[in-house]
Amino acid sequence: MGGMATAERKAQPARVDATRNRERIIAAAREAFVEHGPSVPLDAIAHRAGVGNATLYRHFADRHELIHVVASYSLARITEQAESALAEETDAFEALRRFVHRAADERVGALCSLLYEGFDKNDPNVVDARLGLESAVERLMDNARRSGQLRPDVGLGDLMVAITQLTRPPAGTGCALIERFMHRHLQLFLDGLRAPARSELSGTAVTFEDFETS
Amino acid sequence: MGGMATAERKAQPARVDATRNRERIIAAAREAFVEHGPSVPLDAIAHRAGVGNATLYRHFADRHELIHVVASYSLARITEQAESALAEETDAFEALRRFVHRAADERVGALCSLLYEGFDKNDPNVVDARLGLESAVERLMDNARRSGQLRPDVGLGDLMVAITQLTRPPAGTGCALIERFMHRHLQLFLDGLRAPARSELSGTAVTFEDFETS
DNA sequence: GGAAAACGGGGAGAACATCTCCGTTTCGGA
DNA sequence: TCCGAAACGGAGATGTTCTCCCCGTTTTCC
Repeated sequence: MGGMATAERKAQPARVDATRNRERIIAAAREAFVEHGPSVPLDAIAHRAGVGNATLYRHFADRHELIHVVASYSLARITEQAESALAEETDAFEALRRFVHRAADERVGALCSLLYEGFDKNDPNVVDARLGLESAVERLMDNARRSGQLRPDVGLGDLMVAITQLTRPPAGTGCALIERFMHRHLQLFLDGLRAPARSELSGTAVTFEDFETS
Repeated sequence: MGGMATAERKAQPARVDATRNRERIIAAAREAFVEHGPSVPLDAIAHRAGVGNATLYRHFADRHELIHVVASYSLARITEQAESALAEETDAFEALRRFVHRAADERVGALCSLLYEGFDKNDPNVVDARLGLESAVERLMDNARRSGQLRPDVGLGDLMVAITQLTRPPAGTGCALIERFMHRHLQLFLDGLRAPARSELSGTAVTFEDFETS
């Protein structure tokens, strides 16, 4: 559906105010989802974007579609972050560290809650994007592991879940507070990831599939 | 209000099925809040407790009161955990470690979301309980810091927020998954807390007030 | 064995979110 | 500058969900 909408949009060069409003709505939706979760009233999103609710419905058929677009955007941007960290950093652990903090800035944690609410995990585009992210982060971790800087008993899932958890807006508050703590806590967590391990971990390394197949 | 209810309850020795149902409702509410957040339908809680919704309303005037009771219970239990760790463990960092994992088992993270939804922070009982917890955890951290096992650049709030974040049910899933990761992640975080510090942290140590006064 | 208390299910009432209608405004080309 | 087409915004109909109460039935305890 996203593809179709884009195609239509290109066929008819669309008015500038229409495309601007579309962007505004997506941005507002991202913020609103981050702050109030995936079931924030669509009217609130429209209001935050400074448009009428009818405009929102004109651009997106329903909440489902809006979530899909917002989530896809974010997924793509985080993957970019992982790949640029891979390409540009020379030190393996520094690359990992950079990715973690950048991903946090994208508010992965908050947006992850979109995944459950009618988000089509089997959409080919989404699957591709997810595999791309998986592979990039796996490479980041492999590099760090091989260079002896990352403890060997942690997996991809350990890192991803921890990032999402630590970057979520705390409890019922807005997102203002977490900004102050997020990077401190991620840094502490990263320090715990460094080799040599300072303790033994319970359970086994968590892979991506572990929480995809839930 | 909680005090009054208890007083009434003692004045009239109450039937055993009534008190049993009350306990059941509290337990069910705790689980439901953990899994679905503070606005889970009260009917769902009643159903989970195996009672009719009328029974729930007979015991608790409204959602507000139920939340209050559940939160107070949990706060008290976590404080107990902190104090028993202080009293029983000889190694300072081990005491801290034990407290962190026990607090996680109490599902602090999930229940923290109750705090915002009409929870009376100024109720004298609550204030006392909170101060008790604060003081106990502060002592745990002081001991560990003095023994040279805890890095000096972290504060009470850093620890408390990280615990709540890492022990929350991830995104929109039930609570089943997190059980597997929680303790691993807490352990990794604790490893990051150990002295000597492996990196420099941004910002300043977070105190309790920092996020109480939001 | 009986009165008092507690229980459960069903349903009225209110609140909220979604999505549409239609008169008005804005854009972009001639 | 002017006009047609497209987009806009607000208000409201519709449907759903949660809250809370009523009342007939069951359970407890003296």
